[in-house]
Amino acid sequence: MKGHQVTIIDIAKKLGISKSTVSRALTNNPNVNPETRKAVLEMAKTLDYQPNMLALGLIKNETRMLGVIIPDIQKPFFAAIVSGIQHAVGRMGYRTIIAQSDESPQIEKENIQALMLSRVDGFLICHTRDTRNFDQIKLLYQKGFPLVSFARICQGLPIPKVVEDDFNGLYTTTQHLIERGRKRIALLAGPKHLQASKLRQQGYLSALRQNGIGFDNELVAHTRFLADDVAVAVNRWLALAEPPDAICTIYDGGAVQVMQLLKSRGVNVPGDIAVAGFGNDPASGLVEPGLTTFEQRPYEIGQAAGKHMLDILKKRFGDVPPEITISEGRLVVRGST
Amino acid sequence: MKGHQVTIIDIAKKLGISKSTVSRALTNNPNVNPETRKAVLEMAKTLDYQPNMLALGLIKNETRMLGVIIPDIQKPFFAAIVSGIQHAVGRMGYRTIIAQSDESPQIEKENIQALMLSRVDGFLICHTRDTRNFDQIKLLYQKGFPLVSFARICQGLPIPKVVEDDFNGLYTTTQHLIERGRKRIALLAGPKHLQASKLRQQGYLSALRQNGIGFDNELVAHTRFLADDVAVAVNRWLALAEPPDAICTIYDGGAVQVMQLLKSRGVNVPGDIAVAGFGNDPASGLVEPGLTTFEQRPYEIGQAAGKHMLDILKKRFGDVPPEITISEGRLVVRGST
DNA sequence: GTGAAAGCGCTAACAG
DNA sequence: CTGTTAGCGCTTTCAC
Repeated sequence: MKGHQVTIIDIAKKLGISKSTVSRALTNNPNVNPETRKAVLEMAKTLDYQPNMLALGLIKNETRMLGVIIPDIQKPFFAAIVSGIQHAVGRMGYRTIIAQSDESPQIEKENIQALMLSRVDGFLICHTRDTRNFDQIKLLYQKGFPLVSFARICQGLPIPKVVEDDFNGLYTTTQHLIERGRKRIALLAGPKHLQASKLRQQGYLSALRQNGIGFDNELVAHTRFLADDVAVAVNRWLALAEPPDAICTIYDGGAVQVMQLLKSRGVNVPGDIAVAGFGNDPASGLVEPGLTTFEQRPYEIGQAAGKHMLDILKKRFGDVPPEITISEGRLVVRGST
Repeated sequence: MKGHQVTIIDIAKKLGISKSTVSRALTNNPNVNPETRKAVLEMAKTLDYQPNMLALGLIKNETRMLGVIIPDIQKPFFAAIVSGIQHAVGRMGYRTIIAQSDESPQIEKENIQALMLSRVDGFLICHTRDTRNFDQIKLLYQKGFPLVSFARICQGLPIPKVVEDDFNGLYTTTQHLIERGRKRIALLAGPKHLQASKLRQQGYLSALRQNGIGFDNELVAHTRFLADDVAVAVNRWLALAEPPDAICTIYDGGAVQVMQLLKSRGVNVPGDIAVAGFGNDPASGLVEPGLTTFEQRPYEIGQAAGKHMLDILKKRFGDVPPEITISEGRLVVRGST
């Protein structure tokens, strides 16, 4: 059982002084006799005094805790982001409470609610793939909570955002495939309403257009990032009269699955069909052939998000421009193309 | 800016009653007029009242926050454990504060210190690979903090522990290699002082002994789980007059590196040398040939740890047997053997 | 320099 | 059933 915790009153009693003086000594208040301070500090050490952050938080109305809302910590992408956030805000003494939504908008909502009650000092949020209703985060905004949105961002709110290099990523990758002589390039996209998916698709379309390649609606498939969706898409494409000679995807996980499916069908990669991904997940370097992919640096995304949060926290009463930070990437060419 | 937060006093004033009554109404205390309660609840909703957990925590001396100390959230193993913990304790309304030590005993110590100040209700701890001094966690124990140790456990403290199937894992794997006709089986181990590494090595030795295979000290290499250590070990083994015909490792990451090194040297896997891992990390299914490995279920380890924590938290004044839970595993045979 | 008192938001006796 | 009082641990006026 957690026994009685040492308080400033204990120190005060032992020293025969008032708790105010102890408080002053402990908080480096100048109005305190050096001798007294010395005695207090010593006694604090002797008694192993630990300040009670709850009491402090109650007074200052802050917890030095930040809420981090993510879909799934087991995805390397989010794990790296979390790591970046922690390292960025940890320097300033902020702790992070991680809450996973498991891609459920409902759980996301509950998590935000719960962390709001816990009085976190701010939120760093990445929405689920299915979040369409942003009332919850708008409520946070109205209440004045410091907010940063990343990866799957909430538009229309004047808050800092950090996103991946969506448009450029697919533009560059598609361009690369075209340079490799591919003519019928399929796209494995994400949910239609997701901004990141939209932008990546635009990058893909833009590259096609610039190279005078006609757009074939048959060659675009929307997924919810689920394995089943990928299988359906690949089957459909392979059954086409004129199947694709390349498949680019907006996420590495999908690309890896595509490669496995093609392999099991006896389709040669990249001989028959080239495959490209997005993200440079750890998996992309392990599969064979290695996956050509547009590298993202999720750790840096996390750091950028963390820094934005610190900015807001610092100048609480100042203006923080709701700038959107795009984390640059680069094409990593491997055997799959 | 976060404006004035609504308190029970605001509700009380609006309704012209005392704050005690409001408190009672809100906490489902039976001693309150149903009509009054209704009015309070309505007003609370109207004003969008949010209870202040800090004030509550101050009184009850609890935060419903748990500290989770891990080396690195970017390792799939730890990410899965964290996920398991969160899902287990989340049901009971506990939140988790994740702190990464980055494998630094010093940072581990600081993290524990910081979370202690934040008054978390308990700790779930996995030490760094280099932690040898357990004073910090012993101090926590003395102070009466609910404690659960997992994966890299702290021995000698009567607290619940959850570990992987260390001995069996390497015993089974080694046995499997012997059945495949391998005679000179090398072992890529971890730091000598790590209990998990010791047990796995014992499993390896036990299998050799039972099959009448002599132990060759040359064939055992200790690493700090670093890539450089692995390279040194592999080089040494390949330079041997009689090189190994199999390499088993106590962690998948090492096995994957071994495979890559062997491949780059033109050594055939499993033709010349078979390779086996431990953990069944996502990577083990992606490399080629697929890595034979002893599956662990880190998510379940996390769940078990979380449940132990809830047990302690529940019967704070009762006895919680410091049982050690071994999360069972099984051999997953793939192409590498 | 130091002590007494008020108060952060809330619950929990204690009186009615 | 409800209001008053005290107090969780601490900081911060306000006196002296």
